[in-house]
Amino acid sequence: MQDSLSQTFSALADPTRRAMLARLSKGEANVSDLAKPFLKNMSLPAVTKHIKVLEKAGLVTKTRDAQYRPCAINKEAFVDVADWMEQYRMYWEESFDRLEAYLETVAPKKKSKGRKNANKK
Amino acid sequence: MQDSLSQTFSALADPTRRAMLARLSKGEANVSDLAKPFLKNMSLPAVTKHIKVLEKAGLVTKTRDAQYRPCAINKEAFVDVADWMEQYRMYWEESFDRLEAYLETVAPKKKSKGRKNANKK
DNA sequence: TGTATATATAACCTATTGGTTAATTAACTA
DNA sequence: TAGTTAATTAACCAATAGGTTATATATACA
Repeated sequence: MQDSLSQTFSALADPTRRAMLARLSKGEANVSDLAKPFLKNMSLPAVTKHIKVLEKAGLVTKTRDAQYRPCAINKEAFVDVADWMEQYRMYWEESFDRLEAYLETVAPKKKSKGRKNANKK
Repeated sequence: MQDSLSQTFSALADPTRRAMLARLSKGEANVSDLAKPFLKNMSLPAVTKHIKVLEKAGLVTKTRDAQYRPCAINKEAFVDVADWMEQYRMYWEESFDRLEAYLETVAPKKKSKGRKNANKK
């Protein structure tokens, strides 16, 4: 069994799965909603498998509503990736400038509230 | 052939390779330096392969110095990952608070300079 | 020149990934 | 109750990933 961060990165290493996440970032969607853009290129069971990979990686949660399976983004795994990325900030600090600008517009001069589990292993 | 972001994520989906990046984030290292912590568990050719994966993913560059091959982190791929992550910021905005604190300490109230190639595809 | 060191390549093996089709389960609906 | 829709499971397959050992290639050095 892989460690959880490896599982997350490997779930992200597929354009179909990233497209599904992009769709989910615009709101909940059930399996056939998620499948729709891909059914020209792949079967429904293939879609089911992709969703299962996202679930196991902690990127997506799936619930039940009658015969439907509404899916949503699960923030946990994103936090893990963002935390890992922190140590390489110096390597993407050009985009850091953009972020800084964003921060100024959205929450000018607000003080940090810290973050729970910031150092969890 | 995979798209470049998929290649990068899949390079990151391995703890050995992430450990190598962590080592490189502390400074240049040649192949045998990078190999050292792993030689109890794997052969040198295995290490060579891991480094090649990191190279192809754009996360590492390798140069020549006599019979040595000094490796260094290559920021390009990190920027791509950070850019991709942007669209999911709302899902990791707890760590965002930490970042905000960091920004205040490192570059208080500095204005953005923007970033080259911010929207490259 | 010959030997040691650093690294890469080749050939091979096994497990995993990403897909398929066919069959199954579950829930709604006429 | 029978049929339809939503989703999953099973069995299979080819390609890729991650490892191995053995061999080859550079470069330095005595």
